Amino acid sequence: MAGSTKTARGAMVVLLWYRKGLRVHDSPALAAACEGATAVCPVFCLDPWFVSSGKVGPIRLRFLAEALADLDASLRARGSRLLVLHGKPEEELPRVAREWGATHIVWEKDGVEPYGLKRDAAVREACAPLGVTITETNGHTICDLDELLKQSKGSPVTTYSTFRTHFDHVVARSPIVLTPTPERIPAPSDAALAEEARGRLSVPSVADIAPSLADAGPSLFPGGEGEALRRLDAHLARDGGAWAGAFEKPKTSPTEIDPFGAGTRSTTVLSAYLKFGCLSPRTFWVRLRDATKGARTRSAPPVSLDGQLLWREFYYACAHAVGPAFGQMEDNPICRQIGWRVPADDPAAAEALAAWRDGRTGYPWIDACMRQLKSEGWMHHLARHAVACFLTRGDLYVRWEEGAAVFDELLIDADWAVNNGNWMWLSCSCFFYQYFRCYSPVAFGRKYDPDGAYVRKYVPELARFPKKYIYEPWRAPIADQNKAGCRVGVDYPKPIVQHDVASKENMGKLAEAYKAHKESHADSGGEHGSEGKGKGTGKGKGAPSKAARGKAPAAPPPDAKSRASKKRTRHSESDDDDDED
DNA sequence: CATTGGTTGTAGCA
DNA sequence: TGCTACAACCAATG
Ligand SMILES: Cc1cc2nc3c(=O)[nH]c(=O)nc-3n(C[C@H](O)[C@H](O)[C@H](O)COP(=O)(O)OP(=O)(O)OC[C@H]3O[C@@H](n4cnc5c(N)ncnc54)[C@H](O)[C@@H]3O)c2cc1C
Repeated sequence: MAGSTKTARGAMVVLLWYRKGLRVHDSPALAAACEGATAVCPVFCLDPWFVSSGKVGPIRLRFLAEALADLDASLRARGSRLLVLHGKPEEELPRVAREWGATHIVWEKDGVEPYGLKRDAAVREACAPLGVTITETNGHTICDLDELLKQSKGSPVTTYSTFRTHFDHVVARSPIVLTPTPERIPAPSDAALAEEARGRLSVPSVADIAPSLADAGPSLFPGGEGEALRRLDAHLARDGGAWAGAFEKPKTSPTEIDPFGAGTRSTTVLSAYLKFGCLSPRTFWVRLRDATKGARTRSAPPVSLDGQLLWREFYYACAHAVGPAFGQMEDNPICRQIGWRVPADDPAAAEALAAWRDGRTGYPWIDACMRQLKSEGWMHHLARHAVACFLTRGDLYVRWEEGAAVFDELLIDADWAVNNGNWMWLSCSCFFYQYFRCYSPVAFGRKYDPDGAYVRKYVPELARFPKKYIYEPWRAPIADQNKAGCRVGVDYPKPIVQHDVASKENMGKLAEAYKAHKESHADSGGEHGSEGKGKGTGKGKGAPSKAARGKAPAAPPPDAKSRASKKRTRHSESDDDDDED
């Protein structure tokens, strides 16, 4: 804040606008706000756009309420407090800036997702006449995303290894340093305190913003940085750091009954804390590094725990480079154009989507995952793989944006860049293209949990099925169904799709779509592009396959919407939202 | 060009 | 529990 403008009286009243970054540890925004300030007014704005629109499910809203209460406590311990505004940011921010005499506004960058991008532009515009100085800081990601964007010359990076070299360059340039937590924070201005005294700025309770959960009992993972840091440290202390050091993501299990318990084979479940910024990714990074220094066996990215943080960074950087189209297939330069079924135009697809969402596909493993999502807001990464594959390329062939929208509502950790990126991955739309590797809605869960304890927990009507049929109850003889007290087709649905048939058919469609992509891509005016089909086989071992090339598998209506296939990508000049910083 | 590597597949068989 | 065939992807690298 050095060299900032001052008011006539020389007072420096700073509005510290919290959006994500709900913490006081390692907070560049908080540090920037405090520097030289005579008053700091920490605000959070409850925007009806996400509070009461139905876009955000109750579990995530509850987490937010808990996180705000915790942040308020952290601020109070340092002589401050959280002031909560109710209304549209582009109305509330300029209002309080004016009424409270703010000379500066500070916030942490949150300009990747379309909501944040538009919101911040609107607030800037609304505040422009006030002449306040607006400062943006990094904080939500390890690197400043604009630095990563520079490193890639404005292009999206779609491979992890390339991303890693860029990341290493940026970190070499600006090392990962933690920002100290201020011991005291200047109190809010008198005008702000006066408004607070009128009872207008109180921190919302769970009952206020997630009324359906008001009496739901304790949360599985309560929001807030206190909880975040406790959980982080507990994970890092497991086996003296050996657990964290040897972490290998693909070897963790999606079927743990208590993924938050001691000795779990699950993952850290820190995602919601990172999403809201209750936990700084840099703090995670640094403490992880320290905790695993002496570890006997150390895994490495992409499977290691620091590798997981890099995946997050990877998707953020890519989404930042692509812009708002990252959340959709159309006009998205990195996304394969595929003729998915669209529920709005296709009643059968709409019904399939609804069954998937409600956890009544007739596949117990899929339904258990979806019911865990609905009831708890979190699923293991591999469970997300299973249900995302099932909805899109594996079985239902519904477009991935529909699944992403459901996740965006129901996940406690829903995070625009990460969510859409992973949906593109699973649907083979970008990043990952081996569509012939397909998850089985029967075999995959069984591999981890042969007894079906996870299914029995989340799909209780199946609880009494014998182990043999727990993943495919429709195959149980009627006598077994009666004995289990659950008749398939009556008490639990029959499968809505036949996996072996559908998955093969879908692979054919993916192959078609890829072919169309390649042709439209090898254009260069040559019209009949390359066509060098030759023995495109090659691949591992050099074992030449037989002449399986016979005929293309089923050729249903070739993907209708091949229209948009724009290629250019840049995005550098148009909207870069960094200012004085 | 050809080759290599890519977080996390499955079924069938030893 | 470990191996291979399956069918045949892509981006990066040289
Ligand atoms: C279809 C699909 C949608 C997803 N949507 C989201 C989402 O909305 N929000 C979200 O945070 N994660 C999402 N993920 C990624 C991943 O599943 C979760 O981050 C992870 O399961 C959270 O559990 P954890 O904190 O125990 O992870 P850990 O394995 O303990 O990893 C630690 C942290 O690394 C980050 N991370 C881990 N895996 C990934 C990944 N694949 N991509 C990006 N970051 C990762 C997360 O911040 C996570 O908290 C999605 C994955 C899929 C397949």
